[in-house]
Amino acid sequence: MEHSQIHRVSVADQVASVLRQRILNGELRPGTPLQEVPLSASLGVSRNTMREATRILSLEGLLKRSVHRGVAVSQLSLKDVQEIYQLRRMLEIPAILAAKSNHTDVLPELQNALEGYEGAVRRRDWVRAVEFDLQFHSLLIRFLHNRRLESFYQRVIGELRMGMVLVDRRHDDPGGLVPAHRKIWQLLAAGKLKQCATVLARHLDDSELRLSKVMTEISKKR
Amino acid sequence: MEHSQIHRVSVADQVASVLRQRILNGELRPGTPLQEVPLSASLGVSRNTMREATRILSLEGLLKRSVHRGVAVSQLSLKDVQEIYQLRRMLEIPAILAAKSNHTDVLPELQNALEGYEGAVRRRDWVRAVEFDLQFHSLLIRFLHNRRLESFYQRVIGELRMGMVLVDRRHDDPGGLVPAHRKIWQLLAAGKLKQCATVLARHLDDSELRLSKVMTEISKKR
DNA sequence: GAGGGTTGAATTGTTCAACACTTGACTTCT
DNA sequence: AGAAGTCAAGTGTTGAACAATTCAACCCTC
Repeated sequence: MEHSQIHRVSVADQVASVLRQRILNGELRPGTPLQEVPLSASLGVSRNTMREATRILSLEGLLKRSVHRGVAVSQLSLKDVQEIYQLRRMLEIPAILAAKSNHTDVLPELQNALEGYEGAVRRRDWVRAVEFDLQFHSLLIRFLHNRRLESFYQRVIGELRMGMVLVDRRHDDPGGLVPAHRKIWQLLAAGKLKQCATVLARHLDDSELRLSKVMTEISKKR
Repeated sequence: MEHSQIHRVSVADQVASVLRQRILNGELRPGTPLQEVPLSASLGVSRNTMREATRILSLEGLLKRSVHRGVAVSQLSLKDVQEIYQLRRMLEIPAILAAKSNHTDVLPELQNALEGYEGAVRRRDWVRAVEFDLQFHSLLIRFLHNRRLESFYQRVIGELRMGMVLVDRRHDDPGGLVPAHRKIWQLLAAGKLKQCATVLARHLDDSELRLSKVMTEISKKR
């Protein structure tokens, strides 16, 4: 009997997954307060289990706890976005440069994410598009072969995704970043790593600029 | 009344802090199983609160949960050490190089950590020595001005500290790394960043080598 | 005696109900 | 209005209960 095949997850973890999905889909928007009793009742779990779930998500950065004031979906500030893009530059560019020869396993997955991205943009399914976009970048980190880094990056990207899904509806052209991704993939497959890193750096700058522009617009409206 | 002065921490957070300290001190050694009922009773909290605390620490990587098998203090493998040192190189070296001119606030703290380190070594207080050693390196990360990175690094360093405290008693010369630290500080204060980065890189290689050597020796004995 | 199933105590996972404490809004008083 | 008091709603924490799972001891068969 396989050991890794068996699904043994606690209820609290499952609840956390459900909530995580809802947040990342934009179904639960930043700032939304989550009350323990109604929420746990609606999911059919006890209050204690719900508390464990919110504990998980708050440590992941998706929820924010204030003592005696409950939890709410985290809200990304412009400073957060700057911080996250600084991280992305620090991690993704070295990852590209480390892609020497051991990238045979990751390349197909990258292609898959790329095609999923293109397809989602064609269908105007922005939530999926963001998901594939960020999955593509997460895969880049795999070149560094560092589990801790991968899970950290995943968390950071999760925070970013929350913000991106939120603004993408009024985003001028959410598919405008597709060509950059394709270019990155091509250069990567061709082994032109330095050139690829340059394109990636420009792409990240572009992406950050777009996001912060939309975010400032939104914050002005309030 | 100041807003930031008031600590309002939940009991669960306090319990997590106590356990964290005990783990990092080496009082709770890797592999030690933690039973909910006796432990919660000894700290005078309920089982539910204790569960929240262990949830926190397991997400920090200090405890490992197995469903229906309880939690135990995490055990560092050689592969973990490699991974962590890869991270340290990836983060500390760029941090040094980013220390341009905005380092006036961090330098005194670095000096403080350095002197604490030297003092602890003189007193043969290895637990403290490890603490100051790693605090010195944590402070380097501050040059990058990225809160997320700082907290991530803190977590990683915590895992490493757990392993270091454990082996330091049979460590040939735990104070042997003091001169490297002093050199790093001097070069940093002098603004010779490139040279400093070189010394740091060598220091990290040295440190990793020492730790993995001791760890393999220990694992052979079992 | 080795291997394989069975039983049962111990431990964790989850629920439930209760109470203390905090918060924020509402009311009241001046 | 503004300050002080009041109160309901929500979170923090507890204790007890039950269900699910593990682990070891035991028994049986061959």
